[in-house]
Amino acid sequence: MASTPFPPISQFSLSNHYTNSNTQRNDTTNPLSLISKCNSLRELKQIQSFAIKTHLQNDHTVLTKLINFCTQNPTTSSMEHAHLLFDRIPEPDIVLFNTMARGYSRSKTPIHAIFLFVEVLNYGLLPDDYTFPSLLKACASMGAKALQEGKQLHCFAIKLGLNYNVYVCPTLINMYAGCNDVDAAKLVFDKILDPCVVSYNAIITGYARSSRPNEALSMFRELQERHIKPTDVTMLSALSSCSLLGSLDLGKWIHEYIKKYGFDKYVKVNTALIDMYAKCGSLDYAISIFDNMSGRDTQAWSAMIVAYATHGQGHKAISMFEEMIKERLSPDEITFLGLLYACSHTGLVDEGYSYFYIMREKYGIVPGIKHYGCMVDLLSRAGRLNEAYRFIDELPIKPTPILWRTLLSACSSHGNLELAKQVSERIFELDDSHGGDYVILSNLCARAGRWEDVDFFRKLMRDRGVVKIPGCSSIEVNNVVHEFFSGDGVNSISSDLHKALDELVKELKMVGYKPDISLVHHGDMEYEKKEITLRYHSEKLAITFGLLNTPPGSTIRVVKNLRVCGDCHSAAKLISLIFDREIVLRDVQRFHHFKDGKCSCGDFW
DNA sequence: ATAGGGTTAG
Repeated sequence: MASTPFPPISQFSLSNHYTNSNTQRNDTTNPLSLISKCNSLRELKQIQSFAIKTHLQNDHTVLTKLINFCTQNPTTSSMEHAHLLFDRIPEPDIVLFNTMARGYSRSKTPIHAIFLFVEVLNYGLLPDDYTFPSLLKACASMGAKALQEGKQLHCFAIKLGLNYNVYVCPTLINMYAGCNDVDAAKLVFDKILDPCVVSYNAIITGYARSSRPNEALSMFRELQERHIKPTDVTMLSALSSCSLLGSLDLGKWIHEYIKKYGFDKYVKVNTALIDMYAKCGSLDYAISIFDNMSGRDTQAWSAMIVAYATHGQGHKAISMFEEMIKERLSPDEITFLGLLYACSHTGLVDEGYSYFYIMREKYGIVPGIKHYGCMVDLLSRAGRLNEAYRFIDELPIKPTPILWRTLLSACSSHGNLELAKQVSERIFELDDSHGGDYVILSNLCARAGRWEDVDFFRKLMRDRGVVKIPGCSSIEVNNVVHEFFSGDGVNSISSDLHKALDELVKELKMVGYKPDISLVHHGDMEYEKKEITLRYHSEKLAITFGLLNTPPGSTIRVVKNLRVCGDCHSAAKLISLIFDREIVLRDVQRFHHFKDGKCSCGDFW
């Protein structure tokens, strides 16, 4: 712990100062000078009681100073306190409103910033260029449900001629992006004549957060072409776009760029590099970044814990956590997310439970929806399906469809059709537009041979107008990304790639590969056709393309948009064995490293 | 006295 620059206020013995020098106030007896030395809310309250004794409790300057302090590092209790003080000011001006709004916009209850705005208008005060950034930021952090308010603020800013203000612009872009409308954000961006780097960062981040990495990177390119100097934040967004794409070559290129322009001195950039290398399939590079960086903070450790977890090394993730605690760093909610994720993907149910417990009891972190999600995953994967069902049902907060979906896919892998039906009802109450749910249900029915149920769910899906997301796998060869969709070529089997895949399947069959046709749910299809549908799954097409177009012995890296299918998983294991190739397959939730006929996930996924 | 852009379970 760093030694505090000043002794804590409690040691000042405030009352003595007051009684000894009530005629003249020197530095230590004036509450104003004490506030600047204040370290915590508790100390602040002591200063406040001191102010009461010196009859300064309603002094405008003292109150504003106190409010300023409370809003610097907003927590729930400090904002509550700020509001109490605020209510004591008879005629607050716009500056004070701005201070309060800024505090709320960074707190857990950003909606209060909007409520304040209503008060501003009731007071007949005019919002200024300092007002809008805080309010827009509040909207951005509330997501899609705040879009209406955000638009109203936008209109207001236009009316006052503040929409092109250099501070307002980026927050407008950020507001639209945060409220899930990145296209509106782009419209705002395009209207700016001379966008600064912060506006560029806002739009690049917006695209990255909307999972549109190509557009994010093209904005990054535009920024370079315009000779605008990027900042460390630009690098973070560019790296997160690479992570989304899973493009290791592009990631390496950006890493070089970062080194060239000296951005590698930022801890956060290094953390983003760890994340990028891990998500692009190179755990080794991620480790080397971590080992070589100085000033590792909680986020850097968390990124490394998540990296080990996604690559199937749960035990290593846990030992990283223990090491981090030894280094006296305090874990945050993301650290625990990584840790719980590690436990669920490694089947460590008891450890998962105990970390979930100490997270609250020892570190005072309130579990969020994502932590609950990890717990559901933990129980579900381990086959404790009914326990998982009860867990979701008894949550203190409203479960999202994603939570139920986690359980649904576990029902699928554990072949529990009855529970799956119950779970699907719970999902459909909340959201019935997700194609994957119907696919899981009809697959389960198909495996149980209940073809009439298969038809039922497929009809339900059609009636509700739900479309299935096609499986898509991509592979990068010589800086070009090749995409393959499931079923590509089922009706026009002619290309060299398909012929190669046909040959490959023959070879695989000789070493014991049996196509798992129960996964194909077309009950009316004859055997031959079923096998062909399965054969042209996107992952098999991409791996075959990799075998043909990369040097022997090199690693094949494939990225898939959905979870890997069981049949492709067993095929990939055999391919790694007979062609002596390492295959790194990233699916929507984790990595599979196929080597010597085995997978790093230990078939637990 | 007040203002902008950043990693996150399935």
